[in-house]
Amino acid sequence: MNGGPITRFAPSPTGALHPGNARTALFSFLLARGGGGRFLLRIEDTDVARDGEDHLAGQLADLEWLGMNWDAGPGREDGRGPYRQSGRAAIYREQYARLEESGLSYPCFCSAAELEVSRKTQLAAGQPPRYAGTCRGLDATARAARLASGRRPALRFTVPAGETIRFDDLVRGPQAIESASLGDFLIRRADGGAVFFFCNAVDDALMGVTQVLRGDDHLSNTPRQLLLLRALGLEAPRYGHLPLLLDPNGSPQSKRRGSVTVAELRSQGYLADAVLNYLLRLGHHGAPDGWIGREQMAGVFRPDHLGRAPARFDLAQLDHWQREAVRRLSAEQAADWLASEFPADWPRDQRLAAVALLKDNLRLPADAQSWFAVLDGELEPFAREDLAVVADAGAAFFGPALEAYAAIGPDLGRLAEELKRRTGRKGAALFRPLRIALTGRHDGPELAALLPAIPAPLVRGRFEKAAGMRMD
RNA sequence: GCUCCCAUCGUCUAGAGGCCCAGGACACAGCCCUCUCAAGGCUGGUACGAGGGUUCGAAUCCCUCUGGGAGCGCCA
Repeated sequence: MNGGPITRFAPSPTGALHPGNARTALFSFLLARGGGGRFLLRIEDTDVARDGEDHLAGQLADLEWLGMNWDAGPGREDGRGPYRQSGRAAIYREQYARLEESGLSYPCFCSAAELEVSRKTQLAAGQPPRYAGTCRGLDATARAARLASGRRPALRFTVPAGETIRFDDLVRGPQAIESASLGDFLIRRADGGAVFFFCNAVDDALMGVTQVLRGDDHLSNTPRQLLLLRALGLEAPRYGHLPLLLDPNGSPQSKRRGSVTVAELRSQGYLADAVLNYLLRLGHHGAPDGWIGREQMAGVFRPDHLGRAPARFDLAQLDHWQREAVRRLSAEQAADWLASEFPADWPRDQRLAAVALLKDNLRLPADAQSWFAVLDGELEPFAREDLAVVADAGAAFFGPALEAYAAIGPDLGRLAEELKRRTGRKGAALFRPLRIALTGRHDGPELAALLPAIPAPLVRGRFEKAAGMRMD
């Protein structure tokens, strides 16, 4: 295993996958693929209270849907796993032991309440709320005494004093943080559970990850992990911190505010390739204009073309890629895409025919409903201006239309010719009333293709009805 | 509260001192094409958050402010 970058996506299954997470995953995935490396998936399920198997399953499904196939991860073990942190307790124990032996960590007996008081006091004094170091100086007897009183200690990392921690962020550039601004941070809970700072950093190192792309919110935590890894003698990956993805109104994405999830987009019928084309351009530039196929994405992605400013998730832009994606669907693919929308009794060939006809006029599967009704059902009520067009043409137009249709059939060219001859109408004046009477709307596929697709009795019925229409 | 990050059209962005009275894409408007919508072609409007510097010259460098965000958790 040499050469290419090893990247990972490390979600915690505490909720649904949001576009922001998906983008982070995508960039990591493309970074690995583009460099001939490996993409890992690690599940950070250390929060017993909030984690859920259903969330996990949902996120995995979303990732697979987007085509981000992980080289190693849950269900694809490779010897460096397990890839769920809940299964790595023994590994963490070993690392904790090393840290404790080296004297770079110490047991902390402070209770949540005590810490809270300390935090508030510091805040009130205009100080940043950092761990005060209460338990740092405890000697062996003091520790023994507390242990004897039944207190379960957590483990804290000893942050060295007076040091400047430097690292070169893949997207932010050189960073320098004073260790004095860091408090001794927790690395193991009192119940023995591993804490994010610890297991996240340790796992990246142990799994051989070379580049970590993650959210901006981890930027100021990075020095801690660097310190920790150094103390452990493990090699740190390079970090790149992506700006957050915002809701359309500019606020951070959150479940509370009802931010859209990947699962929602999928269930609405957005196509994975559309989402991918959009995500690739959010906070990342240099991709050529126009559609980019999945296979080309890795070649287009450039980590040095990552932006630093937060981007908003804009459905209008997604919709553009969605239309493009739908257009690129074959009839078979489009039929699958619309599978749940078709009238149940339509046979496959009818579905394919309908789809070929309508595809380019659809954005989401739900849009198909009214068109299926046009082909095989009741028209929706006409909009006022549409009704006016039909009423204006009236019986003088639809009477001949009925006769011509009976004589000629669904050949629009000949039908139009005949109608032009008999009514004197031509161009829009001829086609518009026809279209509206037939479909109940003024947009849609070519009439010449539409007409043969509508059963004759329906055509006759619609012409008859149109002949009697009046503005009310 | 303290520390850190960010700031160009409505949106995504290009721009690393003169090539920018700021370019592209999406969206929007108009025109062309056309039976309609879409697609396609053409045209148009709209942006460097504010104020100070530095410089012959600043969207680009510095400072302040404003706005937004993050971190400081026995959450991740």
